[in-house]
Amino acid sequence: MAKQKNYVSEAVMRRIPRYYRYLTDIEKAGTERISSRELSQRMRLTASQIRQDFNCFGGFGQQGYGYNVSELRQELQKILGVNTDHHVIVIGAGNLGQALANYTGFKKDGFLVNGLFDINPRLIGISIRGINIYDLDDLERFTDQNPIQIAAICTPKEKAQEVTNRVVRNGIKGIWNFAAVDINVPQDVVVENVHLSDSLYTLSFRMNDY
Amino acid sequence: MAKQKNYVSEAVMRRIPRYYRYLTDIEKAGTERISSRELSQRMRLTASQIRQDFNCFGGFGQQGYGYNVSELRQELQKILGVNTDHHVIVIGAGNLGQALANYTGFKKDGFLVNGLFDINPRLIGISIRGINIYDLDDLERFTDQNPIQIAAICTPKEKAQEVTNRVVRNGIKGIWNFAAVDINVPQDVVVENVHLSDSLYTLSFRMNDY
DNA sequence: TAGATTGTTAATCGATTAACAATC
DNA sequence: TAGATTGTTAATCGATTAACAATC
Repeated sequence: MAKQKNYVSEAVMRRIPRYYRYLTDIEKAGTERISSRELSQRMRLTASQIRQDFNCFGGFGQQGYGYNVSELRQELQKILGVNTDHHVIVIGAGNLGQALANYTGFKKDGFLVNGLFDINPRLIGISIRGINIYDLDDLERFTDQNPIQIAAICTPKEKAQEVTNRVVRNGIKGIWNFAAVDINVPQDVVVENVHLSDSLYTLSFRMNDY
Repeated sequence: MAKQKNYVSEAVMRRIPRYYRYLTDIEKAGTERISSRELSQRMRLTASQIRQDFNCFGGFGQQGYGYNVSELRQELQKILGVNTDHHVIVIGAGNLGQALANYTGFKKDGFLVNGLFDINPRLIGISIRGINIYDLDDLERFTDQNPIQIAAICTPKEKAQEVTNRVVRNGIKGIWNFAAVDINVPQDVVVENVHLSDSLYTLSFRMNDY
């Protein structure tokens, strides 16, 4: 039933993961179908917006019935591309890098950490949950020999652009950037930023007064 | 020179930390003044938008001159509320919680982690960079005896709402939520979400095709 | 003064909401 | 069939961009 794909705005895109999260929960709770109105009440959106959002990707619903939860969840899963595995390397094996490698939650969504990289000789050679920490010098060799799609950048901000350039040169198309800088990449590479300090600033700002 | 405060939209608010970050860098590099046009080129925004954004808070610039970098940076610092210290507790001393406690970068912005809390007997009693891990049962006592403004929620998602309720009951007004759920709080409490899985989904989505 | 650049108003663009015919 | 709810078009609202008078 899915029709033609429309342009997906930034605003819509940012809501998709949240829809997916809710629908996963709802399905687990055993609910078979849901209307845009019911979903809107749970998620504190308008029903109109939900229908508009879903219709960017084609009609998943049925008049008079609503949406089949399981079917819709699977559609969103496909749209997000989390129906297949992604292979990830983490560059920078400090606290944050190790935390990402340790976090088992990503695995169930198919994000598999295949290796960590660092320049600290004390870290090189050890392993975290069975994931080895390699010498950063081996980065190119590793990415040549293993099919890696995503690099998580957990280096100090001074090194972020440089290591990004290196992995991009070796064909990686997705950068998950935790360094507090905006990094530049070619058009065909995607950067998703997690600026923790920006997030804290925002929290502080909103606690402040405005 | 700062005029009346205007309403600050979500969109504007999300850009302020980035302005602050850039101006900090520019000041460090020794630049004394900058025009909206120069800044727009660096940040890939329009000069118009930058001027509109700053004018939500009053006029910081001077016709024919531009903006004084140091002054503007300080204004943004005040607006963000990061000119004073914030006391933080981290609930959930797993990988992520420990990484946050370990991360020294927050300290320089005045975000001071005063304690970690967990239910795991193996963790309770040890300390991370001089920050103790306490029994979650001691949460109320601790927040009564220490002036804490922010709680970082790093528990499994099933426990997130519950521990949030507990800290909110004890007067904490800022929640930095790392659990993959949307939590509910009273109107006077601020929640800032860091949904890492949503962020990964978004990355995957954009690598996919759209 | 002349040149530069702001602060601010007006125009445009895009996103959200409302409304309703189509249809299950 | 009657009731419910979608998909989609139109109306509204808000955010971004353009333009320019004010002024340093």
